[in-house]
Amino acid sequence: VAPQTPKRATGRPKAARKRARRYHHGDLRRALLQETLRTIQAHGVEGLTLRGVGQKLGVSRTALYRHFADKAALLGTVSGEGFRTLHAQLAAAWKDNGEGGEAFAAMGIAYVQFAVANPSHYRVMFGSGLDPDCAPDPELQQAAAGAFQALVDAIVSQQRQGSVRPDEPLMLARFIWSLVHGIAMLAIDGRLSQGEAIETFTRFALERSRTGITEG
Amino acid sequence: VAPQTPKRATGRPKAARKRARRYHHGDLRRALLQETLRTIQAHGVEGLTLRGVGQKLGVSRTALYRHFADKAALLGTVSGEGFRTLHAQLAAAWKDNGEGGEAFAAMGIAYVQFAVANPSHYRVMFGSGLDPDCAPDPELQQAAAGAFQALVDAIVSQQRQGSVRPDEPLMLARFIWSLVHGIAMLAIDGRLSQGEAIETFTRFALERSRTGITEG
DNA sequence: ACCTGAACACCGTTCAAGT
DNA sequence: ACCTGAACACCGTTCAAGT
Repeated sequence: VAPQTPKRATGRPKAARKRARRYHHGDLRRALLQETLRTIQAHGVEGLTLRGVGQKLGVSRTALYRHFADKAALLGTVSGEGFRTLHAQLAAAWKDNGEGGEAFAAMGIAYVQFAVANPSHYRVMFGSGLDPDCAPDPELQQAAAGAFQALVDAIVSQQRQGSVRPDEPLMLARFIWSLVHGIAMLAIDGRLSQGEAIETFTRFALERSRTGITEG
Repeated sequence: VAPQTPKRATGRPKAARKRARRYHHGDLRRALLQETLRTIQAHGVEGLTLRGVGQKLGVSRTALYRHFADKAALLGTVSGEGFRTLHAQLAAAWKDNGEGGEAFAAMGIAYVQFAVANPSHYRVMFGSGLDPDCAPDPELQQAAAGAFQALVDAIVSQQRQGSVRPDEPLMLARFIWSLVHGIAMLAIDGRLSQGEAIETFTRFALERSRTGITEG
């Protein structure tokens, strides 16, 4: 879909100066999602205001309710897009690095890098902002499951190569997921070392997850 | 300190019926912390309202500002208490299980159990509710550092016993911390298996962290 | 010292009404 | 269909005033 410029009555009398656009434009929904993400990246979830989003877009503060049920639904959609982006980056890291042990490490690095590069987005993706446990939102659930599946597939592939022990793939995937998720969260919260040291640590942690912390 | 009942003017005329207590009681600060924690446990951080806390305690909604600078300071104190409790439970798990490899696993289990038993409290302890990065609050920082130190000490101890490889203890501690924190977060968010299966998985993950996921 | 009550500047959401 | 404007029921926080 080509970007649709709003129809302008160019020959309009000056009396219409107050309101340049009436119905904003053709794709308010996408604009709302973009502005939401931009606001979150800049000021965090707690800095997100529906009124502010509307104002930035030159739209009434209730126009949003034509496209999303409420604030939670808006954030849920943003969250789903995050999981799809993450999924794509994980898949790329796996494919672009030979689909072996090195590629698996690259996936882990890519995971943490996504979180560090988009901390607020990542936080929205993982619960804390959403309601306790109501409205699981199937589409979001599916997007998250898709990203997780990339991890499972990579593990199964390595098991076939004989480089990973033949445990239940789901358990191994959860193990690695917990590790990178923990690193990502602590890194975002500033509880690990700063800046580029994060990648060094992530590499160390992934290496330890391969061979363990035991002596010998 | 014995629980102090508010002084009641028992022979008071009926005209005073409207306001039974004037200055509430002797330790409003502690009562505020308790009520805050109870509210959080019951309804999550987003369900916490300063007005509600005051009302539950039969106190004006601004009385709180005599004891805490603002909502963030209140949550920061609650957070610090959480880290001290967690620290105590980790230390107990280490001491009560022989201070060896088994005790180290018990620490990991205890960590995840604390989070699962007090999900809202644990969430408050880890960032998402607080401001982006302003006001580090030294007392909170110290409480968190204390809990982390228990982990470092246990690792150093095992290195002396020759059961853990002689890497930088700080790096190894961060590795384990990331793992249990990731498990805790995913478990709280309902993204891992439910209920008692959490402990089984945690045990599996800790075992993998010891010996690695590599085949052979 | 400690607490109150009114007031201020915000929120998300609803709903009748406009075009 | 899509958007608006006023209104509702909430927030956290400030501040002069009470005891």
